[in-house]
Amino acid sequence: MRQATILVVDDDREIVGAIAKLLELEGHRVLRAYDGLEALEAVHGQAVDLIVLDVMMPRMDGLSATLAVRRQKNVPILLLSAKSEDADKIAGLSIGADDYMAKPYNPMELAARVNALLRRYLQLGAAGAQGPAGSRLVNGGLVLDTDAKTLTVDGADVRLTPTEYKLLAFLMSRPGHVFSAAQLYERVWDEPCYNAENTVMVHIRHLREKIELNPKKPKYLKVVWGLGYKMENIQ
Amino acid sequence: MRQATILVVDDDREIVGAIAKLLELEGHRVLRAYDGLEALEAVHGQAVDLIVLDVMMPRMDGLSATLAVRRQKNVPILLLSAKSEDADKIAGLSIGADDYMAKPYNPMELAARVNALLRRYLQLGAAGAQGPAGSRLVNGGLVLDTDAKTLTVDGADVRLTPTEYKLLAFLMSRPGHVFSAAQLYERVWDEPCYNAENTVMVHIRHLREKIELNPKKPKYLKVVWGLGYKMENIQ
DNA sequence: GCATTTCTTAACGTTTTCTTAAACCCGGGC
DNA sequence: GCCCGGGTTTAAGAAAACGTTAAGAAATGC
Repeated sequence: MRQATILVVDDDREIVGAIAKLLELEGHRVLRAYDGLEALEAVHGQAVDLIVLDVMMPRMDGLSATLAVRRQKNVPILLLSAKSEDADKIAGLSIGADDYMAKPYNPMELAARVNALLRRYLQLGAAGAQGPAGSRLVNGGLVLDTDAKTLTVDGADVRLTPTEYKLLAFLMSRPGHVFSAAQLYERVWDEPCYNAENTVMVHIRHLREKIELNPKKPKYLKVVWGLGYKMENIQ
Repeated sequence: MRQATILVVDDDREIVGAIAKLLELEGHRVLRAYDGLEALEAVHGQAVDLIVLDVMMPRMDGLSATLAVRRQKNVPILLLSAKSEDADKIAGLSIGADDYMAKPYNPMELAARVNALLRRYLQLGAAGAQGPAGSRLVNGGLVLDTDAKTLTVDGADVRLTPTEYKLLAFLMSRPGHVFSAAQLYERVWDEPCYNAENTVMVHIRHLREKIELNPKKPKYLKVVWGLGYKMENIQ
């Protein structure tokens, strides 16, 4: 299964840490949040494939968060709760959650359920649903719609080739993070990089040509001398 | 939620009867089978939206049945088992089941989980799942009547073959969204795509022949090179 | 059981995109 | 200011993806 981005939300930082470690071992990328509002923020603008959400949290509880997230995105939600009352499970599943586990949970079962949810969600097209907001990555004037696979730069449509699209989508999903050419090759092409750094650079250049006003002085796609490339995080 | 067809499989006829009654109260249509082989037969012949499957059965057990069904169809599967061992749950979920409940189960929770699975499966676009409300899909000059299964292009009737109809209905239900040939195959044919991309392309071409003024320069059914096809969203 | 329609498969042509390699340029240390 | 290890640019050949056609297989209807 391809790597997925999973948001883990619980007010207990230890629990978040434990679940994060577990899911990272499964090969996923994990984002963390410590209450419902933070979760909502994290979901906004970012590509999240699944949310593991505790029901009991301060500020905004898990059920309210489920409803709020559903209004924006169609991402699968797995609820966690200390309560094993059937009524709670039924309530959670009824308002839009995809699965419900009672604490204490078996970590392996949690991983298995997460994988089962991801399997279906990703395989069914990862975005089959026209979620209210659609799946879009935003950074400065760049808007990448991952449903329609289209890019607009300051509102103007820009045509990308498949490799350019995948490369840009990857960089935009991790703004600010620096990747070496070899890392980019392995993540985007999904095969070991054997002297293919230059290939990546050529695509970087093509991308700059398309998204930068002045490709010589890039505003988005910056080089970090000796280390790699990054998508500059523009508020 | 629209009425769904659910296959309930258990060697204990009483249990099948009880679950069937429960799900019928929820407004679903229920098919019954009493072992894995019967289940396979039922799935083969009919359109099934979800399967509730007992793990312990004669002739062919639930896990084998899960594997066998998955080889043909992509329908969600909820496993039921007398064993509450975590290892069994994990095994079930790993081989392709979507959910797992241990007996004795709370009937209301079973119903809630069934509904949660159906919600996502149907909404993510099980082939041919068209809401009764919007019985016509309109896009530009295309009008697809999902009740009568008829298409008009700029007012003129156009005959579609069954496969063409399903493919077009799927694409029109998500205008603007790009799907790869493999995704289209899996969602329209509802079976794993094994080198069947070309089949999809041929049907795409036939559709273009029927709905496009100039099939070489399609206005509706566009290709996004390297990524897939989409139904262009005409205001 | 036969006739008709529809689907699948495979081969080939066309278009687009990717990769490669070589030349060039720039930043920073000396 | 010169040198060197990157980084950038260019262009052309190779590869991949799509389009088209046709024929045989399968399903359907009579």
